[in-house]
Amino acid sequence: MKIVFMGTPDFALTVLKKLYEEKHEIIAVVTQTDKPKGRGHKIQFSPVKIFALEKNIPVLQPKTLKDNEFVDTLKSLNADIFIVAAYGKIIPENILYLTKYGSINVHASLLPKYRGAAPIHHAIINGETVTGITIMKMDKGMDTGDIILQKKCNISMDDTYETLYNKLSKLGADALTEVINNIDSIETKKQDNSLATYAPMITKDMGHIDWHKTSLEIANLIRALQPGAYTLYNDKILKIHQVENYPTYENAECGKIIDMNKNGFAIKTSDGALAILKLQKQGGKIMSAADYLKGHKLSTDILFN
RNA sequence: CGCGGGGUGGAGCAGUAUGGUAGCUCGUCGGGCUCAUAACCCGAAGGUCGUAGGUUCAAAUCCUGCCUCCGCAA
Repeated sequence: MKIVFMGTPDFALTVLKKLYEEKHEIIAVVTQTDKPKGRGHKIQFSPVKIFALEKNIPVLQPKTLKDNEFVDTLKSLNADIFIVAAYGKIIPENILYLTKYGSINVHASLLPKYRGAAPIHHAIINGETVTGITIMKMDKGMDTGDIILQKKCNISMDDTYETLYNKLSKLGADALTEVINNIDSIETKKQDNSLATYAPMITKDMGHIDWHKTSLEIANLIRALQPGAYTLYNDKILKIHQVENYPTYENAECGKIIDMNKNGFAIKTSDGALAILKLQKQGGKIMSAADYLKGHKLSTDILFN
């Protein structure tokens, strides 16, 4: 079967690799255009592009999918199916149905829950204990297509965005392989739109910790966004990488240090406190709270906000 | 040429505008106190101050290049 793969980041790469290893015929890869990225604004290729170049798979990087010329190119490839995984752009309807089998998407949630750009983040933020991946036939809506196969995955308290991302990308790759290998006998079922929830893109300010929330909510936010959750100390960003519940009956203002010793310190939340285990100041490396305290004087007067 | 912050004994930091004894907290080692200790007291070891040049009587500190770590933005 001739596959055109559309995807961009590591999540897509994991899926693509699996297809490649399973000896599927990948006739082309579509990935986002090269953009200046990272410090210094150097041009960086997407993980998918790097892999494709390595394996001599043709790479297409259209600026827009609405371009007729690009559509013609796609047609001329004569693919049997399009596989889409975290491509990063909405794919126009006229492209979705260009092939015999249409377009199939790998999405990192159990649809219809968490439709949208950041399903993994939001599942953790909301304290879900189970999530999964969905393989679906794409239609014009955002993650609204008919479901072909779903696989569940537990979220443990130790899971962070990164660990869950890795698990789900592997699970997604496996599920997709299963679907492709049985492509002629798949059955689909419609999504129940009344149960749909949305997982919008993560923005910077979502990582700003509100100490007036509960310890659990804050801990979930931290592991969901790691390393993006932060608090302000003297108006400077202090990233919080890892915390641990720190039961207390003390009554103090949320965001204040309620306990401190040479091993670390704990910050008051609405229903208890959180011991800070790993943190990072601007321009600095990640370090343990104990290390941080060796060079920084803290006192219970300090308010994090 | 996107913006910015760092690299100082093993760890985390100060010191750099006004060059001139290398400082703090912790760890390590030795000793003491103690029923005991991660507590306390006394003492010790350990640094070519990222690197290469330059200025100077004298550079962690001023100037220039390079390496390297990190935050923002995208």
